[in-house]
Amino acid sequence: MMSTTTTSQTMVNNQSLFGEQDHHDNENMATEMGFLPLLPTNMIFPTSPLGCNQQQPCYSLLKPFSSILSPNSLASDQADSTSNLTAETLLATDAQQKSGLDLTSTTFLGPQFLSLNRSTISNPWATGEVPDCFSSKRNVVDNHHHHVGVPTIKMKKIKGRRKVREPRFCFKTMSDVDVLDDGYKWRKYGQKVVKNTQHPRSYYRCTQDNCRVKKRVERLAEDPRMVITTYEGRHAHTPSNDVEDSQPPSQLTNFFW
DNA sequence: CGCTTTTGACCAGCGC
DNA sequence: GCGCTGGTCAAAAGCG
Repeated sequence: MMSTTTTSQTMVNNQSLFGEQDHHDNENMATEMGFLPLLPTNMIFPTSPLGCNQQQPCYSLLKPFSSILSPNSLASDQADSTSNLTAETLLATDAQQKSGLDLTSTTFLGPQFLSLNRSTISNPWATGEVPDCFSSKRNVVDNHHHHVGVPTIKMKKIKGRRKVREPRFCFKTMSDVDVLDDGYKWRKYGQKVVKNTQHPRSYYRCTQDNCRVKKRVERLAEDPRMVITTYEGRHAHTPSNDVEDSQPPSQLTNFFW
């Protein structure tokens, strides 16, 4: 049925997003790239296993994340503490591989992970140059390196005319629920058993009229605790849950593009 | 009754 | 061209 609210702690691992870069550089870069956090409103991350130590504050993306969290969602989340949610690998792409970046440890490009189309800087997600996060053909190797970059971008045909690529991004979380509450309403329209995986992939579409955003959810074959979520497209509306409805739309609540 | 989920069929892209 | 695979459709079933 509907998505399930899951939350544990409030922390984002800055280093897992930005590697060795300074926090201020990260924020500046993020601002220049024009990205906002695209993660679900109720998705709050504890310290990632990737490199954020106890002494080092991990706040680079915490500010926007905490800004989009409402007290109501936090309260309900605390009541539902059955899920242990952790952010780990966020994103890696073929483009990055081709450019020679090391994606095997903690090198992740935040702006590509969370980029919006507002920047004049080239955004591979917006142009569709960033590969599909799923495609089993590459996952065997990619999973081994703890990231999920994959080449295939399927282009959609619109009534026999031009094929259009939708911007997309994916991330991996540790959660015991498949569908994380991101504030939007989704309708499941398909499920598929993907080759070399024991867990089916689920396909969801935003229920809002004229909104063509889709997402795919599957569990990692190697580690079923990990959920890989891929969002495709840009919401043309604000989140539709009760919390969001009671508040005026803002830039931060409209974080899914 | 309306909305969501399930699931088999169908279609398109890709590699050989 | 053919087979494989992922993505989508749509009818039926389920649920509140």
